[in-house]
Amino acid sequence: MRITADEKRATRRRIVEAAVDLFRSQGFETTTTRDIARAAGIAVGTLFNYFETKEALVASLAAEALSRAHAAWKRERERTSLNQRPGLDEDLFSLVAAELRQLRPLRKFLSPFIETILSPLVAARKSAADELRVAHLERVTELVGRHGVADVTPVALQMYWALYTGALAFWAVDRSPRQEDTLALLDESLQMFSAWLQGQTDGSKTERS
Amino acid sequence: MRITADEKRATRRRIVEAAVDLFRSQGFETTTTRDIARAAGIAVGTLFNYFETKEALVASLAAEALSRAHAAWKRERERTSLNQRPGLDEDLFSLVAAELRQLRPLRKFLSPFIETILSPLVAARKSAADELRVAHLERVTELVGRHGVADVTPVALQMYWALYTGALAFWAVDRSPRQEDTLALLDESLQMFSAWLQGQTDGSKTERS
DNA sequence: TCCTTATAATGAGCAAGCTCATTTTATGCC
DNA sequence: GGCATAAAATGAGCTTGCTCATTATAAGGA
Repeated sequence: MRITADEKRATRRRIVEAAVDLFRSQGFETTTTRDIARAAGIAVGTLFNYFETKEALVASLAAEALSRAHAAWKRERERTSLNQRPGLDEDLFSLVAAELRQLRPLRKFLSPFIETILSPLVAARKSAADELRVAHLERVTELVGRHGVADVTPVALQMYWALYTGALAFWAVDRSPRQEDTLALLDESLQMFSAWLQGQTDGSKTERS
Repeated sequence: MRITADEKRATRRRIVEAAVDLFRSQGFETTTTRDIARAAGIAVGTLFNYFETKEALVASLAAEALSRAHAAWKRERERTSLNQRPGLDEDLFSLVAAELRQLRPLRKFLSPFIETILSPLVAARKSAADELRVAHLERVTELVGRHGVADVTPVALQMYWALYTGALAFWAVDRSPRQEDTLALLDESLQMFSAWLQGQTDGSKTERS
């Protein structure tokens, strides 16, 4: 029983590795599911026993990368948060930058994932990508809370998500040598959002008092 | 010769009308190109002589609606702009609201269009949707210029585009009775953007002087 | 009226994502 | 070892977007 479970995990890894290889060398669209199955030494049907769709495969790659990113970010965070007090925008920036660092190797073939899966539409469907979205927004909510904004409205989160996915989409096709253009866009986006959010809260506070 | 041109236009209309009917009654995904061709009384091949892809068909529907919206908005604008002086955010709001009004009948099946065509990724490809994007951004640039912001940076436009598409995506799946939630989101998004943009300009001006 | 030629229409066929009835494999029990 | 059963693997086949070689149509000229 345990042996079988191990084998399943091994097969899964074989699929994932074959997929990454092919996606990196040929891109997402030009790699067929038959290609992946052949490279992994299995039948097409088996591939779809492990991943619901071709895109779900990419989503799972992204999920892995994001989970690594969050671990690294948390570690980094625990080490420095007590001495220095970064602003909300800088805090958010470090989170997203950590994600981009881990997603880097997937950048070339991540476009379809960002397009169809990270789009604000995912909320409507029920997908693995929706979990990624919810997880990220929870992290943001918590982070924002630490900066004194306790009640983030759904509207605010929607706005954040638009800016976040906008930056990701830009990143996916950014041609500047080290993606400085993305970082600039991200920086401005998060500054705008932070300023607005904190202004919002102050405003409503003074209105109420 | 002229007769043929007329017939071509008629065929095109037949396709478009058949497509709208089917999309509205069955949705985008469940309507096949064969269905559309049959309903229009032509062969599949002919359909693809008129529209490059199934999505291009939807894009052309959206383009028509947007063009009507812009005409209406311009008319409305010329009538009122002299007496009242709305803020930049209100001006932008009226533009997007006019678009949404015209897109309304297509809302049910516009999701895939918004997702794949209006996403920030379009800039990379070469598509009809890219023209829509450029046209909209030019309009925004001009509008922003009238409010004293002469040099809108590419970064600023990218941020605007993220918020705009974010609102559109939300709108496509918005379940509130009359899409009030979308209007609220749009309102806040544009207020945030306008405030930031005008703050930007003031800041750099004082820096320079 | 017949021929030429440019243009539009056609639909069999291809490719690729995905399905599912069938077969293979592994485990537990006697 | 032999058998029952649950789970995993399989690949022929379906669907659907799209292509392209072939056919039909219509305008202009002799």
